Amino acid sequence: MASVPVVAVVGPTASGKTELSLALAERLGGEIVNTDAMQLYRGMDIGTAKLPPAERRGIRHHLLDLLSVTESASVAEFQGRARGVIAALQEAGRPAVLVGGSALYTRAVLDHFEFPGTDPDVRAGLEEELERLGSGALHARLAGADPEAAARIIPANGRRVVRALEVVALTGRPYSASLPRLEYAVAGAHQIGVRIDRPTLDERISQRVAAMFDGGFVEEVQRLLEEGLAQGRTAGRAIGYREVAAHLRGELTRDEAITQTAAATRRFARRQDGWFTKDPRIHWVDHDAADRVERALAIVTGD
RNA sequence: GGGCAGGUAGCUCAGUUGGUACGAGCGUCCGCCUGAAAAGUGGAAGGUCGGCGGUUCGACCCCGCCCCUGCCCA
Repeated sequence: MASVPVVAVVGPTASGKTELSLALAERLGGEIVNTDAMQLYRGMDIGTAKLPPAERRGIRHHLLDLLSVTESASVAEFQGRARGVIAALQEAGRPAVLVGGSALYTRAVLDHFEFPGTDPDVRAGLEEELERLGSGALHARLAGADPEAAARIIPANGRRVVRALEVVALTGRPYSASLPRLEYAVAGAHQIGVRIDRPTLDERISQRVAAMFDGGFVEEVQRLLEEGLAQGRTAGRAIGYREVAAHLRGELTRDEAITQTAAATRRFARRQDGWFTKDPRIHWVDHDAADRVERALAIVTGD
């Protein structure tokens, strides 16, 4: 018996994923599961282009608004929650439609990702050392403890060096330091990629950013700053939010904040492309194809 | 019409008493990525040094003329 489909709609930001995912959920009788790291935060609505409840067409959306801006999102925790939601939906015979631009999050849910544990104290100690000694010194230590991982991690990348040392310290085993194979761990998985050319995408990004600022983005950030956004290690660094915060501090003009937000978003879109385009399992559909919903459905149900 | 400053990578600018442009930041392109991932990080491609002549063994740097930009004087 065929398993209940789990469809992930992927692609760069502003490509039109949301619209396609709604149509798919409607046609499949499924529910939406967010896979966007920043939409996990309560109050981060305008700047993350979170779909307002009124526009959700009555379709249930999972995994939105789970964290306060002072908390840190975590792929491993997200993986657990998302798999829980998907399992429950499958149990009920309802398809899950995953949407979001966080490629790592999507893969962590769909593929064979196993996250070694973490420990706040060990982590804090290593980060303090990173600050004090520099990534080169820590990398040298890693070379002694786990030569393989050290060979795969560039010394300048302090973040990865710290995590590798943490894993070795916690598990006593080497850190793999590389992504797992592109193999689904979830039954019934499919990925639909929304394809869009760069000039068009760049134009859409400009328009979206301008619309955000016209739509009260600055006020949203102002409100979140009062809730501690600047202290949020993850949320505080979100594209747009950091630029607007700088604007509110008087470091950027409003126009500079807009320009820089759009530029950062373009850069982000390029990085997203890198993840998606090299995953051969993704079935691509043009963002403006009139029959894109039918095509996507054919991929999911068809054969 | 005259004077001054400037015209060097797609953009903003460094730079050499004349000896193959050490360029930098941003952008672009390509890559890496497992508990912060809208984060973090590596690399590459880009320059007839405004144009034309001259001086010189040799000029982006010197001379002349011209073009362009900005400012000042008239």
